Amino acid sequence: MSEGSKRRLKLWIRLLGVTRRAENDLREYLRVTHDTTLPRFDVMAALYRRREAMTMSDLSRMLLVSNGNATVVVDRLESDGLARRTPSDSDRRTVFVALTPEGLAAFESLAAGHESEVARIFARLDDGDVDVMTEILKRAEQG
Amino acid sequence: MSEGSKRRLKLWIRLLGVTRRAENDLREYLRVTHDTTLPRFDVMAALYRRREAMTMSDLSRMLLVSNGNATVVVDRLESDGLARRTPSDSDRRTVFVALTPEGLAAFESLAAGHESEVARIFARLDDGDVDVMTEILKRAEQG
DNA sequence: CATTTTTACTTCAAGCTTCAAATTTTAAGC
DNA sequence: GCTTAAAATTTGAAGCTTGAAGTAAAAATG
Repeated sequence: MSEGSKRRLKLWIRLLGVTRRAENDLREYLRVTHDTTLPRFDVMAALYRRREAMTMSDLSRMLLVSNGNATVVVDRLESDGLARRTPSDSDRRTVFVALTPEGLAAFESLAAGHESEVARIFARLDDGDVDVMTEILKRAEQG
Repeated sequence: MSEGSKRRLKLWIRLLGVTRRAENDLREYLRVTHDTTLPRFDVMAALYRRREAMTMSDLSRMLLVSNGNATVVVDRLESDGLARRTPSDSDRRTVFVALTPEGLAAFESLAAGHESEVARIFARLDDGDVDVMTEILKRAEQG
């Protein structure tokens, strides 16, 4: 194996570690302070962003999870009154998902705390680090 | 919310995206080419690294997963003959886990492919990017 | 010592996640 | 039009994951 691949493997291991730690922190934060879960937060965040015209496929593509997964998380949010499904008029295969007013309010009350928790998690990076890393990640993403 | 926290949130979103994409790629790779899963690979990799004297607690701490999780993944590896548990002599609460010779061989046949898959995933980063990002992640990891 | 607290691990229930299969609908190629 | 292929979703089985509760053993406390 080449030198380069070893360095990339080390990068990957660190990347995974930092991400898992952050996810664990955020999971804990959401559980303790808002009695909710990370997957639910992620779905709500996606629905909040694209406020309308979000299909199930859009959702799972955006979150990088399977269709089946999106289905059950939305099922639960729906049964809690936080999300709502609406069939499309033009394509009867398609289902739109959106937050209900309750879901919207719930997400807004979560979002600020989530953001400051993220800030806390990455507090030991200075602003330069943050920008450099964001740029590198952008470069890694494009495919 | 401060400017800094918004930038850190953007960083986090990108970080999560890149990590998920990589995980999905690796999961697919392991499934298609070796008929195994990411959690099993992660456990085997941890056991391979610390070749001996690895307890269940060490394992879950190392992988940043819960104790209950480590238990079931090791259960399955054990029932497939790839891992083995050994009670400690000095502390009867403690259980050591290790790869069997079969597990060792299985991991070695996985590792090279995994490494080149990781290299492929991060191929669009040049060596400078890789080193800079590794350094920043080290800093983020905290002490 | 006896008691309490901490530590290591397992078990359990609930929720998450994937993949594959099934359903329904639309689009494309004859 | 008819047939086949492709797309959007849901369902179901199996595996993953967590947090909490349970068991047992070791360490700390008085």
